[in-house]
Formats: sequence, structure tokens, C-alpha cells
Amino acid sequence: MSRHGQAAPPSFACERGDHAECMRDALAKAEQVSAARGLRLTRLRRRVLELIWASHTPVKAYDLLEQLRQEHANAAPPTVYRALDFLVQEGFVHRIESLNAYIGCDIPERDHQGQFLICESCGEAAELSNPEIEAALLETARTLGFRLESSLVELKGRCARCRQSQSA
Amino acid sequence: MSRHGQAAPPSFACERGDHAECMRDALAKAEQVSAARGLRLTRLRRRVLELIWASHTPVKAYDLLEQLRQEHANAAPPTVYRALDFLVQEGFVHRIESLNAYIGCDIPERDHQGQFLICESCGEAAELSNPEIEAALLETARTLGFRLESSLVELKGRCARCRQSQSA
DNA sequence: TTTGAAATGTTATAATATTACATTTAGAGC
DNA sequence: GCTCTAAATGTAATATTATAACATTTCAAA
Repeated sequence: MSRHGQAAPPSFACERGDHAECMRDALAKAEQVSAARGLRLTRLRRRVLELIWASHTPVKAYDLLEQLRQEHANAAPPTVYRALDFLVQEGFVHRIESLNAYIGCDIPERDHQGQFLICESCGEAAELSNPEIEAALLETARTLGFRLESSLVELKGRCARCRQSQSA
Repeated sequence: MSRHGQAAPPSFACERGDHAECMRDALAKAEQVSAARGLRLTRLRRRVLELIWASHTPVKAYDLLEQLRQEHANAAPPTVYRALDFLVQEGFVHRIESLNAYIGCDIPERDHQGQFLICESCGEAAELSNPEIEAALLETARTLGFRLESSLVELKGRCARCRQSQSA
């Protein structure tokens, strides 16, 4: 039986079904990628990454700040925003523009921008990487003479689990 | 010769090439759609829509506020945000999430959410409506058991005109 | 012509993010 | 191990974006 209870399907955002493991892997990968790139994944940056990975729900900067302050009295907005800048820059987290929030990425080694599915009921978000979507975006840009530099795809709705448990 | 000068291609955001006409049409359509829906397109709302249509560059709320204040001394943030809420709600403008800015929509009669191409060089944005992109998004959601409620696509890069005029 | 709902006015404040400059820290080269 | 420097972090202030809450005005239907 999964931690989600009896018949409910698992979180759509957590493929393994075991989030602790998922988080451990993400942090290990971040260490590994940082070492490979010669980056300094400092205590602070690592801690922010950990706080973000604590759930599959995108986290807001000031919520991170509040959590950081529990253990780090002099944390201030720049403390958090700098860590986020680093983590986003290196692909360890993505920013969800429509929520002003951040979520961990489990494939930082691949240079990409996320496409997200966000459940408006449980708040979880999952990253997609659908080659068809990407192809359609590239083709559209090309047709219009546009040189594509970045793309943002954020889809909202209700996930299977929420639809099932809430009769819709 | 277009208003864009000698050999330059026209603005990718302004299909007609005559923005005055484009803006006139948009306002006329807004009047028409409002009448059909029994909405009150008040002077204030209409004026905000006009200010947004003044360019194909997404406009920020506080820039609109500053402009409004020239002619309307007691304009305040809620003045602008309420007008924007109305205009977005009715589809007369779209919000560009990645820019915290707003841009006019010329097809308010069609219920949809925009897909945008945004030139990072000239700042102009154009709405797309590529059925392939939409199909890929819907299919992805369906596959994952997701009930899609809204979708957001914002593509950034450099438009043909900017690439040409700036040697890249 | 009343009257009630919608729109707008007004003040205050919340939420998100950045600037600018000071200080500390970690690691490269000695 | 030291020293120097660049990167990271500390700190204070402030900019930007958005909303809450309540008062007043306006418009059109009854």
C-alpha cells in the first residue's frame, strides 16, 4: 500500500511514489553535477534546494525565507533570491512564472526549460518533456522567422488523483 | 514604403503593417463584443484598453497607471488593476506572465488563452494560435489523466526584423 | 424617480524582488 | 601554512507588483 492511502492513484508528480527517495536522488545529483561543473553548492544553496524538494508543490520565495529563518537568524530576501538565482541558473530548480514559485528539477544535467502540469486542486506540479510539444514550438518559431531562445509552458488543471478523490 | 523604413521587414506583431488601423479595429471589436455580452465597457476600461493597444509591446500595470494619471488625477493602483481584471476576464487583453505585463487581443470573441512569441530585442509580442501546439498540449494532459483548465505558452527569442537589422 | 447593483474613489498594506555596499569565506598560488 | 582575490553572504533600504477594505458615485431597470 502506498503512502497515499488505499485506492488512490499515486501523486502524478512523484513517479517513484516514494518522495524521500526522490529527494535524496535529486540532492545527490545536484552534488554530482555541481562537482562536474566546478560550482559551489554551498550549505545555504543546498539547504534551499532541500527545502524546495521537500514537496512537489512549487514553493514561494518568502515561504523559503520564513523556513530558513528558523535555522538561520539573519536570512533576508537576498539570501533566498541569490540562492534561487543560482539554482535556477544551473537548472536545479525551475521557476513557475504563473505562480511566482519554484520547483525542483530532477534532470539538471540536461539543458532545457521546463514544461509543467500543475494541479490546481492539490497544488502539485510535474515537469513534462514532450518532444511533440517541443517540436511544435520550434516549428512555429521557425515559420515566423523567430530565433527561439527560451520557452515557457505551464498547464493547469486537475490531476487524476484529485479528480478521483473529489468526484470529478 | 512602410513606416518601418526601407528594407526592414514589418513588425512581426502587426500583420497589417498599419498599427493605427489595427488599434481602431480592436477597439471597435471590443465595443461590439461588449454590447453583445451586455458588458459595460466604460470610459475608463476603454481608455485602458486603448493605452494597451497603443503598441504591440506588452504594457505594465504601473506604466498604465502613470499614463492614466496624466488625464485622471485620482487614478490609483486599483483603478488600473480593476480595469485589467475586466479586460483580461473578457478576453480583450492577455496577461504575459513572464513579464507581468498586458497585451491586447484581437480575437476576444474566441474563448482561448494566448500563446505568445515575444521578441527580447524589440519587446514586441504576437499571439499565436497554432493548432499543433494546442493538440500536443491537450494530448499530453489527456495521457496523464489530467483535466486541462488553462494553458500558458510564452516563447522568447529574436524576431526576423531584429535579427536582420542587428546582424544576427 | 427610486433604488440596488456595479463601478469607481480612496487609503492602506501585502507580496514579490532588487540595489548597493559591507563583510566573510573558500580556495588558488605561493 | 600564508596571502590574496573572487565569490558568497550579510545587511539595510527600497523598488515593483498587487490586493484588501470600506466609502462614494453612477447607471439603468423597475
